[in-house]
Amino acid sequence: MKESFTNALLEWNQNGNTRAMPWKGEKDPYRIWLSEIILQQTRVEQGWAYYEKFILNYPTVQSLAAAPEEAVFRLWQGLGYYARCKNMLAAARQIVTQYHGHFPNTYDTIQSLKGIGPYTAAAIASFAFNLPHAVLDGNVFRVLSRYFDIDTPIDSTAGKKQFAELAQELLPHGQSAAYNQSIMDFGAVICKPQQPSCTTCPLSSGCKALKLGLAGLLPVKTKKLVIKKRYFHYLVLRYKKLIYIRKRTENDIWQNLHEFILIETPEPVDTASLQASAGFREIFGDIRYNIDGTSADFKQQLTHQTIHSRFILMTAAQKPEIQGYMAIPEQDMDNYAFPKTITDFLKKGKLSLF
DNA sequence: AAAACGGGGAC
DNA sequence: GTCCCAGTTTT
Repeated sequence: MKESFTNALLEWNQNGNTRAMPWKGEKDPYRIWLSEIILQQTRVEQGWAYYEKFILNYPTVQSLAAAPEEAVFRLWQGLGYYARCKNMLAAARQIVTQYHGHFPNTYDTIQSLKGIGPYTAAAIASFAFNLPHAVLDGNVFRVLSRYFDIDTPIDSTAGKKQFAELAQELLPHGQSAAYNQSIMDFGAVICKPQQPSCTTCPLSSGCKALKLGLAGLLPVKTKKLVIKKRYFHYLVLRYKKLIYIRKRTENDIWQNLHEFILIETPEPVDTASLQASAGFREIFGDIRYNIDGTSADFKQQLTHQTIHSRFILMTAAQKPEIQGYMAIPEQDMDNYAFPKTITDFLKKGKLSLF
């Protein structure tokens, strides 16, 4: 059964798999690594253009390692999970200084790099060096859970162990690169999360879930998601052609991205109440300002929180000092990375101030 | 073991 | 709204 699974999969890859992507078949470990970091928890279509941009701007690990952090973040802007960007740059510098620019070529040394876990290490080890390590990503969990009818929750420790062992057993000798690519393509193109193509699936004859009518119920996940609401009030303060921003450094969303002067409240409040609040007075003290307008509500849905943001446009008569914020020329905004909700405001605010 | 971490597309 | 995507790190 295991052998027929692998054989059928490789057969489909040879004769039925037409999926094309810029990094497919790539042998340069740097490019493979770059694609894998970009694609962590990210759909191929979403990451595609970012991969092209990074290859164009940073064609080698040396060029990436030498890049200023802010420039790399600016290129990553909009892709999400920004710790990946920070870790990617750290790993590039690690490769240059510690490995003299040669990408590590064993599973363990690859995984020791920042931002590389079991999945990414297996992907690089197999694609670049054809080492015998089976990848275990969302596609693999789904395909194996269905084909072998396994209902162990994939977000449990036991599930991860069970699927990892099975995946490794299925790996054909000497063909880890082709096999890993095949199973992920198969999961993305045929054995999809919703409406899998079971009627035309080349592996349908051996699929236990299909036989039992359970394909729609697998894989099993247990964790429940709690979404909390947050209300951000961004004070877009300007003095002449200067504008006040800071880098987010707290243990929170959007770490290392920039933002305007922020007051967060647990509930929505109007501008007048905000001005009267202790948080506002603490920031502004006796600074004299004018309020030029307030934006509409910008809503951003993240995985585990809903952010409501409003932008309050302000100008100061004298140059203010705002604790923790820096005044930068407006035209330098392009050099900094901002969260999506702020780039949306800058683009669609229709306030004609920028 | 559980929580945190973005943004987007499909339904 | 819900699910989930070529997952990893922190708590």
